[in-house]
Amino acid sequence: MPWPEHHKAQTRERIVEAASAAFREAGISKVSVPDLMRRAGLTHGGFYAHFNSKDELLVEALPHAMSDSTANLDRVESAPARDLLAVANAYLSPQHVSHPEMGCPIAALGPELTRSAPTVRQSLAREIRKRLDQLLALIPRRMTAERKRQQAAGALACMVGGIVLARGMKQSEKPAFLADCRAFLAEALNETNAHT
Amino acid sequence: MPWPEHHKAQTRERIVEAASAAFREAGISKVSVPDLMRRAGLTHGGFYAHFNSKDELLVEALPHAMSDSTANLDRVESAPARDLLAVANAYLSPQHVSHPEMGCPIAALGPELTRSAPTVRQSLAREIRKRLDQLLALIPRRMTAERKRQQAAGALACMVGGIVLARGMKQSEKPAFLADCRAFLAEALNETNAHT
DNA sequence: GACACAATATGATGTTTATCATATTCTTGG
DNA sequence: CCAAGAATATGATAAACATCATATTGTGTC
Repeated sequence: MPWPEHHKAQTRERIVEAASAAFREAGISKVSVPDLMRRAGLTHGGFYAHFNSKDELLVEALPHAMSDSTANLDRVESAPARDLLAVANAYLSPQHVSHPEMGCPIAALGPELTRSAPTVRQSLAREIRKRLDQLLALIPRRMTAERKRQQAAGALACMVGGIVLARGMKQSEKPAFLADCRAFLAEALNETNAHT
Repeated sequence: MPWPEHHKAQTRERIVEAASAAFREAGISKVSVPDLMRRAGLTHGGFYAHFNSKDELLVEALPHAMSDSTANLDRVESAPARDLLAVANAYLSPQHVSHPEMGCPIAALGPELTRSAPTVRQSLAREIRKRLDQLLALIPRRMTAERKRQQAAGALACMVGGIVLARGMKQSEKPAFLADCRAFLAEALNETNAHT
């Protein structure tokens, strides 16, 4: 083996990292393989020594983006994920809106991923399920399983939709809208709410 | 005028209609001008007699898609928009998930529109504001303006995010997730909730 | 320090794209 | 039914794209 042990694996990782950010920033179809390789400090031809296709890269880049995103959101809260509302508040932040390249790939790429190859769609479905289960685990035990499911689903939907919408709004309207989404969730997730 | 009065305007409208559906179904970047014109029953070259660019078409196709979507959602409920919860329930339906080409363009194209030309982004911002105001108008007067804003924002976010997420999930998990989102909103929008 | 070969770079191919220039067709007023 | 001109179609162009074939470079081993 005339090369350092994990050299190729590291290069591959570098490509995945570049892709993970570039896709979230510019959209999958707007990032060409040459673009990508340039961002990773390489040239276009070498790509296919690492991946059989752009779709195969996507299947790896999506989970990477997802982990990156949750790591970055934890950093905003400076503590890893106390409760569901804390996670939602960090997610629905102006920083998240203005930095898609570090943020949630579902909010940045959801619809485009949905229309991608079957393997990519499967990866997306896995990641959504995982995120939903993560949120579920943050909800107090004393609630019924049904109610917990509803809160996790509703909160995640509100989070993703909130970012998608805020990114589409006039700059001046974004902060108030985000604050409204956070306030909505704060009340909806409040345990003192009346039950049925 | 050797041609029927509104012939050209009608053809233009046909292109906008084809675009409005095709974009929502396949994504903006995956629909080429030749594709588009074929779907409108024309050939590619004539496009630029109607629009100066694909972006200019987008600026028209987006409001068209938005009106089409709300019209279709009213049809699901068979009555035009009673209250916010009724609208949300129609929006968060399995039919909406499985028919993006007739559904909300924000859910189908939001992120891609956000990354489009400035004129397109402005059109998107306008449409979001309009939708938010429509929902706002459905909320009972007796609430404070602040609370109304929060409910409209939270509900719309939950609606858009709910569709984006459901479309990305495994087929078998979609209906339950949508039901959870609806139940979440039913409770969050319930006026009997405790205040603050 | 030369060899073997893995890791990357260069260069090429065929397709698809938006857009434009030119040709053709169709409709109505005469 | 003919002619004018608007409305569409045909054809062309240049750029960008994913992918592949081939050349080059860099590394540890002897």
